[in-house]
Amino acid sequence: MVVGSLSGADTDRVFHALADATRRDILIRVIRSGQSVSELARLYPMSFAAVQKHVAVLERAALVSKTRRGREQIVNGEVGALRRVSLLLDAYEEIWRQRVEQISAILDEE
Amino acid sequence: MVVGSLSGADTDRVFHALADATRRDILIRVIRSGQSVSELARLYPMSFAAVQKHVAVLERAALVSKTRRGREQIVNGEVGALRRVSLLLDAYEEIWRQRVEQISAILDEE
DNA sequence: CGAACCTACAACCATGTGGTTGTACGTTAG
DNA sequence: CTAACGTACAACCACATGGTTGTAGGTTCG
Repeated sequence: MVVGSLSGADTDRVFHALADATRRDILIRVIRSGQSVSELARLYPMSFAAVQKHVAVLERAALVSKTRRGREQIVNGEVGALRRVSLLLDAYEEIWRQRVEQISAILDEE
Repeated sequence: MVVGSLSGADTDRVFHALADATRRDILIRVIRSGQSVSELARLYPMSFAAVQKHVAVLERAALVSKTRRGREQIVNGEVGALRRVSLLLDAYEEIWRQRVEQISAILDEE
């Protein structure tokens, strides 16, 4: 069963994108305020190309988008995908809540 | 900066564990109701050992726990880790909200 | 124009991941 | 006790991932 509006593969991409500290850091920064790829690249102890790849992973997961500004490519946070996975996790918690409720009901019957 | 009570490596493990459709399915099932590893293994088109590995990934992420019941090992959902990553995502959305707010304030000044 | 800058992308390498099979061991049922 | 079941784990394989360097193209500045 698919929960919410995310296909399985989309969900895979979003969680995979979030499963790396550098990518989470990039995401927080660009959510706070859009930044160019080279601005981001200066922040981390790795090559420009490596940061470029991290941005590409976030982009494939629809967690960020890029827009040209002159010769720079500005990376911006996309809060929609974030909200969808957040709702997915809430759904998991809801299932848990139902389980606890059901167990309580059974205990009450006894 | 660390958000919430998760270290970076813990967060990596949780998101990585969630970045696979089989593992998410296992998680939903054991949250709904605890199941043995072999019960779970029967559900998926892969070997017992493969399912065992998926459970191990979920366990390392503290998303499930195992308890012996006779010769079976019962896998149960641990909703705590789930709640922590959910709060982390909420924090990201909050940063976004602040950004939007700040932009609105600047527009109001003009 | 020419130089510097920002980006894109290919090729390559080490390591991790997801799957397999096989073996071994504890536990329960008959 | 013996057989069957449930689990654990090692060894192995194909492929993805995260990093590197190098090359090339578009854009801005002097």
